[in-house]
Amino acid sequence: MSRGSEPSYAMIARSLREQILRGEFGDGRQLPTEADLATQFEVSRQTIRRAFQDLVSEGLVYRVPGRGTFAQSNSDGYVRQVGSVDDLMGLADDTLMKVTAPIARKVDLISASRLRLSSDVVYELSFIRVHEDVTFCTTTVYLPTSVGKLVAEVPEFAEKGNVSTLTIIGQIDLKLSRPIAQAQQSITAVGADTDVAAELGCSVGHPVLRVDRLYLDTDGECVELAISHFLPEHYSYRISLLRNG
Amino acid sequence: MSRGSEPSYAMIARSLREQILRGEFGDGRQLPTEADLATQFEVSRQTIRRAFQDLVSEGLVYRVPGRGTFAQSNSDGYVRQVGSVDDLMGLADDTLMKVTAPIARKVDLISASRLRLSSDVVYELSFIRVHEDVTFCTTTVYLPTSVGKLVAEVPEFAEKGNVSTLTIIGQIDLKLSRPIAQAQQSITAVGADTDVAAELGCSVGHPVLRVDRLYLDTDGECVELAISHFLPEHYSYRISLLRNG
DNA sequence: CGTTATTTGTGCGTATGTATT
DNA sequence: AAATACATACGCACAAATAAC
Repeated sequence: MSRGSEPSYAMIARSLREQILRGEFGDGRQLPTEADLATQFEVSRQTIRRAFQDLVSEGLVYRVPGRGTFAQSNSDGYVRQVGSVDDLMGLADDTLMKVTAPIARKVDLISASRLRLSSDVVYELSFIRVHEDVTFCTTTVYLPTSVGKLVAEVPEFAEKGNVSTLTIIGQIDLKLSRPIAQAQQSITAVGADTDVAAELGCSVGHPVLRVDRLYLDTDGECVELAISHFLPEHYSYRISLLRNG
Repeated sequence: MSRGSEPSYAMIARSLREQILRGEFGDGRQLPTEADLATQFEVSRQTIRRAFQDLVSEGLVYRVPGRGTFAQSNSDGYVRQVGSVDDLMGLADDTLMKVTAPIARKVDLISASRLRLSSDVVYELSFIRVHEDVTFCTTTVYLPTSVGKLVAEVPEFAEKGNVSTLTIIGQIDLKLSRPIAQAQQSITAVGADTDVAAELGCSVGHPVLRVDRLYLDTDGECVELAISHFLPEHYSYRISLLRNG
């Protein structure tokens, strides 16, 4: 029935997800019942259940037999499940990036050494990430010369103010001879400095989440170092860990 | 039908999960088809699909229309090594924990609902973690009643000031009938409140890393909620992500 | 205290669509 | 082109938990 591509249950899940993240069920009020939603969306109860299964596994809602369905998100910000390199590359699906400093060749000993380069020349690029008109993240990316030249060919990254839904690492993965195989992350909390505060619209010293990511190809060569600052009011970093037998 | 308590699909998912974690589908060989499993377990194809939905959302298998179902092998090839629950349980190897509030029964609606309890009674326990004479972490742990009673039997957690190298989750794993299988983490940055600042020896408002962990057993039951605050000067959270296929 | 209505959970059957082999 | 295998969607019946009466 209907639809060019997206299944009904996925569309319904997306609709509910957006409402939940907007905080429309924030004060502990419960979501509509399966029967209500089935009537509203004109689908069967089973299709509603399928949509809820995704939301449950994403940790966005919990359900109690006999009582109803309740939103989980206390922090009414932007929440993301990250568990693999592919997840990181898909980060831009529902966010916009806006270039604040176009890609350019720089000399920076610190980032060069973190990229394990023998020279001190890197390519540097800064942008912010926006979700529903809220800037929740600033990122500065450092690239080795060989990779930087490839990225500089992408017009989206060449000029200040450009807007795109791409990810740098996704573009690199397309253009590189060896694929991205690994990412090393380090997460910590810092007070916003003047630059970060200005871009995120918070006060100087405000606690922000700092995430450093180093991407490696299959040979273990560093291809990107990304340093991001997230506004915790609008972003929390979620991971699911499984036990390895 | 049948069975005292566990639904068929959950039993089937558990059975497949164990086989996968034992590596029985490790060499890229595919799992049996829905039809085969339906015959083998004497249930409908829908029930098999329900079991697979859980395994997919756990990231244990991936499915390709027209081809089949495949294990996300963690034995050979590209490992999906997100970090693991065992990593978390080994945290105490080189650190000491010191009880600041012994385990006690409390009424707390918020943590009870996050543990998905129908009652509002939880067991609560607070401690700090010390490494080389530096306090770098405070943690408050919330447990369902059944688990709390087990943990209360451990003398190390029963009195303020007690020092130990144990982890709560390690003790729970020993005493519980079903093992810990999964943990969901949420990481964000906050300013230290007066309690946290006093325990960590930093100023109020100082940026600290807040990590919420929800531990689940093999049935998906919540067994522990731990809320920790880390001093970023002495701790950063590192993860290695590998690419899957 | 039991009864009843509501709401979610489990399980099956069926039909049809789509991707792969 | 045909067979295989997963995906979507609807329908039904009954079970179990909860809440209101």
